Amino acid sequence: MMNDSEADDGVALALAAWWEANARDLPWRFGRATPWGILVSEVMSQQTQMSRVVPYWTAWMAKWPDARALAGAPKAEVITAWGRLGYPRRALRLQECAQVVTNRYDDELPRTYDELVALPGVGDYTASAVLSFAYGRRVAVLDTNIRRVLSRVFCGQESLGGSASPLEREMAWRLLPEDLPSRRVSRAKGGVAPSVTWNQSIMELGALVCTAKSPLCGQCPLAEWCAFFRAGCPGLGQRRTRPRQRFQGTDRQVRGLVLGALRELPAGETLSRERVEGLWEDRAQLTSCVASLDDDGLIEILPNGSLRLPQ
DNA sequence: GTCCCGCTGC
DNA sequence: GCAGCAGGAC
Repeated sequence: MMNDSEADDGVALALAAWWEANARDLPWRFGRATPWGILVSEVMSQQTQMSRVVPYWTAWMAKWPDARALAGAPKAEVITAWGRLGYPRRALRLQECAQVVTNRYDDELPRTYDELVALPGVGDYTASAVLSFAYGRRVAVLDTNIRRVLSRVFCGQESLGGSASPLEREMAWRLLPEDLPSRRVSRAKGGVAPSVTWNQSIMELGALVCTAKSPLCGQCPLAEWCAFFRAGCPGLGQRRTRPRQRFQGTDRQVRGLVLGALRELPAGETLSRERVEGLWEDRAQLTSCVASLDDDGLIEILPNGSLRLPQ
């Protein structure tokens, strides 16, 4: 009979082997990106699939390789370059973040959780991910993938809705592999600390194998330890949260229409009031959405009622 | 808890 | 069609 510690070691070893063979070759992985580049990849990946992020990240980093470059870019260009990634407020937060990093930290991303999480657009997940993936620090990273995998493997149930509970955080920290003695770290594969590989592999497993609706348990390296699999996957895919708001007809759709029209315009041109009004039938909703885009700093409303991207 | 985008997979 | 996605701000 294995004790918990031996079982955990087995899980970590199986995961690391699976990672070596199956990790996607994303351009910000394997030491090819700066800490700033890694932060950009994390922000772009918030609520957005990695496969969609790759071309945007590559073009973005070619155009603005560091925080200082992004900090000085025209807002309109930043919004345009964000393209169809979605949640365009992330683009503005990222530029604000770049400005703070440039002005307050002399273009060098800070290395503590408190400083990182205080940056615009950086919350608990992104701060932890940067500490782990960019700086190799031993920190628990909790995103939707990791929460789902840990809950299934070690609790035998689907992770529940809402934000991460103290219990989940405690579990994530407890499972995190210890650092090797410093002298041996550099000899490990790629010089990557075990906790970093752990975080990356669990996340990747959640994205590729232990997916929300149809997990591929047949090819899962953790199946022999998985309490969820052993229990017959009770409540598989059970909704964690209340049904999401529909997209059709929502403010999100209308905002997307307006911003999309502005992005299509030649640089510096404005969208006339008439063309704005042609974008959506419901005048009241349209007006409200234009106002909210203005509040967010994503557009500017000119005195004659036409719109443009912020200068 | 609610609101934010756009795309992919089923 | 519709859920779900490397969340964060409010």
